[in-house]
Amino acid sequence: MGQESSRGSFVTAADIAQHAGVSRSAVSRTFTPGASVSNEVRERVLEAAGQLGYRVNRLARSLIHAKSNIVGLVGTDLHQPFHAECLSALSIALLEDGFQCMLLNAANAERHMGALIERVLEYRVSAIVVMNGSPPSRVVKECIGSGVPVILVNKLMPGFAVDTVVTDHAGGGRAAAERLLAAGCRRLAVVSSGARTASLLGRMEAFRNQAAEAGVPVRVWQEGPTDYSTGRAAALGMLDKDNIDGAFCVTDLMALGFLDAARLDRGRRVPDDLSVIGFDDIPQASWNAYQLTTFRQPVQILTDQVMQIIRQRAETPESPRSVFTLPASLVARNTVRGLAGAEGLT
Amino acid sequence: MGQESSRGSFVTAADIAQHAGVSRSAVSRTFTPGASVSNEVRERVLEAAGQLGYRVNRLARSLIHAKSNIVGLVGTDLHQPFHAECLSALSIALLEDGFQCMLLNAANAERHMGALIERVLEYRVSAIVVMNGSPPSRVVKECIGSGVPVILVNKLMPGFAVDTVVTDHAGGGRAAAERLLAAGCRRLAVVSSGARTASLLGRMEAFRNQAAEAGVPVRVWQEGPTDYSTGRAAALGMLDKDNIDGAFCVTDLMALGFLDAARLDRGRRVPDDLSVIGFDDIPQASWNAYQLTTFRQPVQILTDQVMQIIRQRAETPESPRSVFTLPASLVARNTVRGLAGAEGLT
DNA sequence: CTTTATATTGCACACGTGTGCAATTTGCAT
DNA sequence: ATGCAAATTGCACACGTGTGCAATATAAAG
Repeated sequence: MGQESSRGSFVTAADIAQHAGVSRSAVSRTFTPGASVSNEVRERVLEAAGQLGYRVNRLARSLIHAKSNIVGLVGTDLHQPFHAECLSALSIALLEDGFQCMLLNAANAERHMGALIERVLEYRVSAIVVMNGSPPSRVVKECIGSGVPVILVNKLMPGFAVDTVVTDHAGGGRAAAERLLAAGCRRLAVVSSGARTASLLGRMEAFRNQAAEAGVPVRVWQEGPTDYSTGRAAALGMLDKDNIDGAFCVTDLMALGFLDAARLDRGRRVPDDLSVIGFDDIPQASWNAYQLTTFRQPVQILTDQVMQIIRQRAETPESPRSVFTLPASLVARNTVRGLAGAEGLT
Repeated sequence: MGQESSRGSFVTAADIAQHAGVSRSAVSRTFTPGASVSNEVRERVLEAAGQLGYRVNRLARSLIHAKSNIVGLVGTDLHQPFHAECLSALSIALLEDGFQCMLLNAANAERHMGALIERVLEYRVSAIVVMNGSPPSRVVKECIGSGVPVILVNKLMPGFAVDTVVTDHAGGGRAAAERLLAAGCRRLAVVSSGARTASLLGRMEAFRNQAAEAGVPVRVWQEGPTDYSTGRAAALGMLDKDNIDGAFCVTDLMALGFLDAARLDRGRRVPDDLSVIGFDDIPQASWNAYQLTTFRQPVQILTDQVMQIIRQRAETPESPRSVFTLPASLVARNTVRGLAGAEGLT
């Protein structure tokens, strides 16, 4: 509406105070919810603000309150389906709650993540959410010491207290082994990448332990990027050599590559000759070409939990920090023998 | 390193000035590249800063310069593969250039996009990049009027000048028609969604015109979300009824859904019975289960172009704004008859 | 040693806003 | 009309930083 300043820089509160014939305080109070202004003054101020195109300068406002209501979102490989989904859900939730999101996409996970967090600290962010990857504990410690809450997702940081939300990777890994064994598989494999992250390792180790408990050996693949290509490489490298009949891929992306190579390059029929289970439940897992049986990470619940922590920390900064564990639920589709159509259990 | 304030809030420049026995200006100059400080003073300041855990307050600094070197990234459906890729590439490039990214994920494209841009304007952002969707022109006009550069990606805004970077959708659409016709297809279809965005319409209309020029009719599907499910629905709805032998899906996501339904539900052999072409070249298009022939949007070039515009606007704010058109190159895979292995042409 | 040019430093003001405090106006009951 | 409480308003200071200007210290040249 209205004329807009149209040239050059921004309009300040003093400008519209003069234009409306009131004090600058009146302008400030008009845009401060709960402040005391008469209706007439508010009217005049809003009128002038509309005409001149006034916008509160959040930088100045934040300077006073020593908080910017900006939240830093840190992560790596944000283009990958699962991470993109987390990012999308979190950013929407934050924006709806009145926060702004600063996106910190670490090109090289380990090397840059610390530096990026230090940079965003200079904006006096209200909180920092680490969506994946592992920032140096020194930096996390500095954040908390400076009064900036840090929330880690899918990354445990033993040794000192920090708010954490994790999926039950170990539970998923165990359940995956149980399912494959129940389906009659006796030559198992677990497929992971070269990344030694806690979540991938947690899934893998739990799977191996559960299988070992049943006396079934497990072939291990653990190299390459956390990616479709690694699933393919694993299938091409292990399937014939070890005559695998059941595989747990610790990531859906790898599971889909594994499936493609198994079917198209190695001629396996799934689930008749080979059962495959993934993890994450990315959208592609439900595509008709795959119909992958997998474990769902509850992105929405995870997001809600993060938001709740952020809100609570805003009120009670010093309340004790804790770890929330969320269950991974089985999504039974068509890549495990005898499981099609079964309802998802924990 | 060092002691860190460890409790409560942030350390200010005055604190470390006192602690180092110098004036506050000296502190400021130490952290301002190119300012005049003696080595001895700089040393003392850095020492104190390290011990106390000092970080420049960018909010205060930005307040003076009337620029925050924050860039707003606006978009919708950021979880979808193509958009996620753009977002990832852009954010990495911006961070490397010393900018910070504010992410504006519009849950409901049309309704929220304007409001989000207005919100981020309050942070005195250095630029706004609209990665997809169409913000109200009123808001774009206000940004430019306030001296905030706006860069539109894949969205033309006729009527007034704004920096724009678009893929040559029409060129891609025409080339798609040519390829399908050259492959001998004579019962064509074009698959799009209910979203009436310029990019999707541009691809579709160019395809139809080119086919019409050759005297070949085109069935049109144009409803549902811009998604895998729409591709499926289109295949299920048109394939048998119209006996389609060549389809151009204006988005890879839809092409993959179309392929799955055609092969798995309708028993078509691709490319023998049916040829399919997509658009975007998302990672999934190259997966072995699909090997989709498609047109690549040059995300990296697009990103570079956006960065160049941002840098140039920072120096010459008033230079004339213009539209950059980037070619979409054919990626020939295995879903068009007789095209497998051919080199990509423009 | 003197003169002059240069590098360094501190003071004080500016950036745009929020807010306590005192002064003023308004509303209401007496 | 008068008295009193409540609401409104403006002044002035604060937030943490950058920077022009003048004063001072240092180096270079004679």
